[in-house]
Amino acid sequence: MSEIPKAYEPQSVEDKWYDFWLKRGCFTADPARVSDQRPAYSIVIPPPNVTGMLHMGHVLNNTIQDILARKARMDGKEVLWLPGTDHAGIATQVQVEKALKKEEKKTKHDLGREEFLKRVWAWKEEKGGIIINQLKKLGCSCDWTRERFTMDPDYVRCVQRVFVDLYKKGLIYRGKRMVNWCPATQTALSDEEVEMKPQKGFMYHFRVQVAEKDAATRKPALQNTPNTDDNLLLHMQQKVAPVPSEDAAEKGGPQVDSEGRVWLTIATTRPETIPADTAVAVNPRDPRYAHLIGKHVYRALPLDVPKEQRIIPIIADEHVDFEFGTGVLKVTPAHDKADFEIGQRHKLPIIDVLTPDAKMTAEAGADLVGLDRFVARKKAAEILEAAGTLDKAVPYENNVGFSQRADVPIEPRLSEQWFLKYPSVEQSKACVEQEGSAGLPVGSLGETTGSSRSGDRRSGKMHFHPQRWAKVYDHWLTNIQDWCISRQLWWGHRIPVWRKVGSGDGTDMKKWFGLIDEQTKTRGRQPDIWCVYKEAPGDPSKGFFEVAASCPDDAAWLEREGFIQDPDVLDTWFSSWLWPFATMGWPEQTETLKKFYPTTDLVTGPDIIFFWVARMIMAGYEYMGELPFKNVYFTGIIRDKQGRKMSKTLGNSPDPLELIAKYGADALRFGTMRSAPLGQDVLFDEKDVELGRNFCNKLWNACRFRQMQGGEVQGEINPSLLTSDDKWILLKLHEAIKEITEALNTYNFSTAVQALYRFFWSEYCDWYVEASKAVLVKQVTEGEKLNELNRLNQSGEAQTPATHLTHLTSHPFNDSAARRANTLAVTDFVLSHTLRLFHPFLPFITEELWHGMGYSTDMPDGQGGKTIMNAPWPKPFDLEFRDAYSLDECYLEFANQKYEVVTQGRNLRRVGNIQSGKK
RNA sequence: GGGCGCUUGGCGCAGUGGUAGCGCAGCAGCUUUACACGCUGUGGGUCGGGGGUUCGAAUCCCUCAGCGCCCACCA
Repeated sequence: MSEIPKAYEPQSVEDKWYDFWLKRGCFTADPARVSDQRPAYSIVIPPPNVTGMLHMGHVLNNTIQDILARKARMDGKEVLWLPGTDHAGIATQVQVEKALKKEEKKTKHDLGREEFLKRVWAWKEEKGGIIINQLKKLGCSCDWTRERFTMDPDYVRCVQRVFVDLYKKGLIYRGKRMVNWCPATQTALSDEEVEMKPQKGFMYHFRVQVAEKDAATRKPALQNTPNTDDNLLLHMQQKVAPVPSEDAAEKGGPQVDSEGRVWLTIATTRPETIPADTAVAVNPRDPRYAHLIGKHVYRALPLDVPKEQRIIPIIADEHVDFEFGTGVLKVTPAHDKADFEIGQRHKLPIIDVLTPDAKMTAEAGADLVGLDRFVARKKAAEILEAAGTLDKAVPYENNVGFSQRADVPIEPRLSEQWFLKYPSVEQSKACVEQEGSAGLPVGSLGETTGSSRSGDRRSGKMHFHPQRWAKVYDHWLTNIQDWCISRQLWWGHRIPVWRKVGSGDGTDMKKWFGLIDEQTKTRGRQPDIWCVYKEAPGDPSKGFFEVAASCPDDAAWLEREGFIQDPDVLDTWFSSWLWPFATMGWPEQTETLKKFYPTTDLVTGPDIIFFWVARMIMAGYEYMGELPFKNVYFTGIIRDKQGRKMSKTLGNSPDPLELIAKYGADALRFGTMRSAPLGQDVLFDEKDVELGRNFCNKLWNACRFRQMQGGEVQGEINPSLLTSDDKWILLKLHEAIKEITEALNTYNFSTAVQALYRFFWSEYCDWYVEASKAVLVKQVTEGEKLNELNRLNQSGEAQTPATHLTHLTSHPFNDSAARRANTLAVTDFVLSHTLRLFHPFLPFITEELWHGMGYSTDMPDGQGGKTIMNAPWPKPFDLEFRDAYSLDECYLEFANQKYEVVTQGRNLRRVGNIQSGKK
């Protein structure tokens, strides 16, 4: 290493070392090596979308995981970092559909299901490796021999087994419900996939005429209140005021025109759904309208239907807020969740006026049919206006649910879907440590040695970092709703359910149930096939058989016998929620599972706490009987420097690979970590990466300086030859080790990075290296020394910074060869420790320097390794000088006086005279 | 409507009871023999407002304001 370049050139070494690690199997985990002396450490990667590209969020997330994994290896643990990718149902299917349209001007329907799926697989084969390679460029030390994909054949079996099991337990059921429908992708979505966004629109006030002639007569309020349980319950839940405020009572109310007709004014943002209204609702305790309850109105649209056929009732429902709008609500059971429930309560008919792609149906009338919902909205308002029943349209902003994936407003839509009643909810809720609750990982001894890191065994609790997310998690679990798990897509895990029409009382019954029994017996497996008979309403003898089966063999005979498989696929998260154990060989009790489950840490973003984290915990309990991980670290969301979310459309998302090419992977890692405080959002700035590069260069040159001093690696430090400089830097190193170790054990990554930076740059480079030049570089005569001292004393420059120490050399041993060797020994000691402290953060440069410096041989602390990956994590050390020099009295000696180095301000502060010993 | 977070020099952030810090940017210098991806020096902040606890508050408590995020069926 005699002619090392002046600047660090990451491009020339990164691939070399990554190959080196791979060839040596440094990342490979072996359950057989796990023992009491070598405990297991495991982490499963949040699987990125298989066809996705690496973005800054991945960089942050995976750098943290890599730091944890590398640190655990250096701690002597058997580490499994299990990688893989997710099939990402909607995202991938949409991508392929787009490409198909662009390149061949075809839709998926032109190809058919089978052919389309072939295309998606081809797409996956082509693009699937990209993100994996990007992770390798970043230096991720995943065990690539265990890479998994959520649609691997084994994984498919897991998903189906779980489905059948939950089906058997009655937790999975099929139901006709209001779901979130995405008109763009034409599939149902779960509640979590809907994002509320404020939308500008209009509040249309329109009038409807009351059909009854005696409507003008008022009756006292309250008497007509249907005293149903539902209403009472609603009343209690919503804490509705018993009577409207005077303000509300004054306003609005029915209007009587000159001809004696009575009109109600209704406020709505969606006039296009008027043809689907099947009632008008008022609050039962609203005196303005009480006398009208039970009467009827003529629905305003469609106009081409005779008035008499548009009669709908005026009903009373507690859901109506009399303070809002006019206090009259149009009830559209087919197109609004709340209205649907009102409809159920009052047994209202349902009229659907929207097609799956959100265009108006014939039911909406000749004027609207075929129009897109937003076009129809305007048109409906125009029709009302022309008819003279539109009072006003006032600009209005309200929250509208958007499909997260397709970014279009969702439609509440009645459809038949599969739902899951979540399993193991109570256990999952109880296992996460809440803030302020008992059993915090601080022992009575006041020790914090890694206790939060390893999880608190006594309470069997899981820890969230930062802990405040536990509250969010708890709140969601408390108000948990059944999960809509079916998707009307083609790419994904097809629902393993087959159906066949049959009779429930005769031969069919015997035949199918018998056959299934036989299948179960002959194959001697757990009942992973389950059959139910569902009666047709009103006729128990007519219905259908529904079989849930997870074995591929079953699919074959079921289809031979004329059973038809459900066309839908499962929500992507229905496969990812099994990730921690499905990737380890479940349901087989593999060695991997035995040794590495539950995993130690999970690193992910808080945006998928419901999608993924909570569900994994529930699946973990249900199928492993244990929590899937002991700690969850939530990263911040990466934003640009203006605080905006990174997005493709804004074009503010830098390509990590370009940054790596420009600055090096270590620089990117370091810059990202340095700007990512605990659980706070991260404002990304390329300057941070530049800083990372500068830091690597500094490290490079510090080692280069040591190289230029020549000589072999110095193994032994002679305590009796230590100068105050030596003692000072050794103590600072000792402190830094403690601080960094503690910070990493408590997931305070930014604290660790800060400490590394401060120790290495401000303390080691700025002070120790400069001071050591006095011994290593400069040979100064006594006369020169005196002259310099006099000059300094006269000029008042006593508070002189580091570099000038070079000229002074007040050390007593500066001309001694032994002293010089000892300084080199201290330098080697500090550098070899520093490289190891840096390795989790900067894997490439530290490996390069570890070899270049010759530290691959045994180090003074008696431990080493051929790769820095196997070198032990530095421990606070104990040298003789510590008895003589406590931290309090460790100063730099300079010009016969003692100086305390205030490293953060880089100032010298004179604290005493050496000879007098006074402070 | 509920919950959470943030507010410290021009910008981005550390700092949880005891004399305001880091990085970037600025300014003035430096061909000092590891590093200009560097070195030295330097300017710049009444720590969002108000009140309280305390010998002492950026730090604890209360309150107000602004910004952001999450959850929630007000048409």
